[in-house]
Amino acid sequence: MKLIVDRNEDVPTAPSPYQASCTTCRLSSLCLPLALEAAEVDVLDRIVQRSKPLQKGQHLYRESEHFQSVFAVRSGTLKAYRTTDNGREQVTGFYFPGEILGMDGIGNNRHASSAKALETAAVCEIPFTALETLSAKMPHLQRHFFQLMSREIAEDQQLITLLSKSSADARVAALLVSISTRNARRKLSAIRFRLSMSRVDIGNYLGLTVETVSRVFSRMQKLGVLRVENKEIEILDRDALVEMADA
Amino acid sequence: MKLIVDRNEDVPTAPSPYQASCTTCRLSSLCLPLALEAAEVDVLDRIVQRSKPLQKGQHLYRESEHFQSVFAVRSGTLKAYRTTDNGREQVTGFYFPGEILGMDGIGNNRHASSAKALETAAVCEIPFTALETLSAKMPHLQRHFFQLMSREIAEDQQLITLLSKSSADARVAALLVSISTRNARRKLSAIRFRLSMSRVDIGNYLGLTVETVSRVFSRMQKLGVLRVENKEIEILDRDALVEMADA
DNA sequence: TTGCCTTATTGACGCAGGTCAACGCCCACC
DNA sequence: GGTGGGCGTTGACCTGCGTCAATAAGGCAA
Repeated sequence: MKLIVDRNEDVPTAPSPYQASCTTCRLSSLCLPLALEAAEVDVLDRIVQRSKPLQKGQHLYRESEHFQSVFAVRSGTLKAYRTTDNGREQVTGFYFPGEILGMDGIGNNRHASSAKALETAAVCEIPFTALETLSAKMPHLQRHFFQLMSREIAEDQQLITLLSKSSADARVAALLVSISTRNARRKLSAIRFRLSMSRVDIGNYLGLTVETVSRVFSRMQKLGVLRVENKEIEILDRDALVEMADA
Repeated sequence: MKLIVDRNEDVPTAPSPYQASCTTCRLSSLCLPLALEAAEVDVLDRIVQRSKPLQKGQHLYRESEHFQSVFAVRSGTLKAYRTTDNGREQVTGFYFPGEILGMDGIGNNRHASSAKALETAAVCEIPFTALETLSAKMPHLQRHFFQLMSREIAEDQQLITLLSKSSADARVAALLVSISTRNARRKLSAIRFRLSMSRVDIGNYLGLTVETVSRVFSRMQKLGVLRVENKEIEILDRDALVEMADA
């Protein structure tokens, strides 16, 4: 079910040992190349850097580090989080293949959050100044990147809405529906998947304690909405879940 | 204390009856022109549209309307809010003079939220396609707009962090500190100001009920941190307030 | 396999903040 | 300048989720 990362470091002709190009990437329809012509993708391809996969727990970047690049997830999952003044950790997002992270660092040239791999994960690095230069030349790319940032804003607002009033049940339901939808975009099962994040991370993201998350899972299982087996989730009644998500 | 809007509609030589230009605007150091050369500001100026002020309660745009422009606040305050599937309203932000709103609509060409004036407010309209065209030609402008969007993301994440765990006291304190800081940027008093939004709006924004907001104000007053008189706020102990904000 | 450590589940209990209700105070509009 | 309606405050009570604690279940190393 998980994407396989090409680890063959000895291919001599490839521009990078880890992935041939954006052109052949099966995620190109979700990722930055989305709105580009074939020729444009080639140009973009030349600025993208692919490096060796991150191991579980490894950081892609850390809060307040100098910002240089945004990143596209190629495989695996990452979480973004910030540390509050009083030392608490707050998960601000989970990033799946085809999604872009790091855009919160553009604002003042420092990363506003840290990003850590939740499992082995491969990413493409897109140096931002190169992206800017290219954007000025390629209106499609500029527009697309504006759109990506805008959507990040809209999604954050959705999370704000969720955190502001919704019950624990609604929060968990909304997260599951979101993961399910994003899986579908990648042609993966929308009803059966493995949660790459821990209960702690889920709770932290949703503003709940681990115990509450656990109880919600149990309750939903009892109601026949979910089947939960450790990290494996099966959605038995998606309509009910969607219903719960905005309750 | 509030900025005065020029309502003289009979000035014949001005390009718009409401404001001469970005060049003479006293907010230009906070707003879009921030990073631009004088000549560039003139070019920007030509795409900016100024129209008659909004009355209190009037909408600037509504959720899911076709997106065409972003807006800069010239005077007054606006609130942005979205309506959830179950009909609840969620305030996602307050916008003061010099701040840009509407960027959440770029993502899919529809406004992701509604914007309403909390008091008489004047705005500059910046048609987005024109801004895109200009951005491609003016690297400073492109960069600045990327930065503005990125900061919006980072601020939303800060709100997420606040809503996720903080106590009622911390939330209210954080909002007051934020308003105070933004006032200072505009060279207004950081310790004495009038809240343009109602307690309901504050509560909604912070994920609290009106009653709780009211109680927090009373408590802070009793502690000597604030002086509250209806909408007038005086911060008596800013350090204590900052302290409370991340507790 | 065994043992250790991290992660998850479940129960009992307490509390911050929500809910409901009553009341007072602006202020806008006759 | 009186009056009505919205907005804000305060009190009493209730509840959903956090806290604390005990136990179970994986996962990984040796």
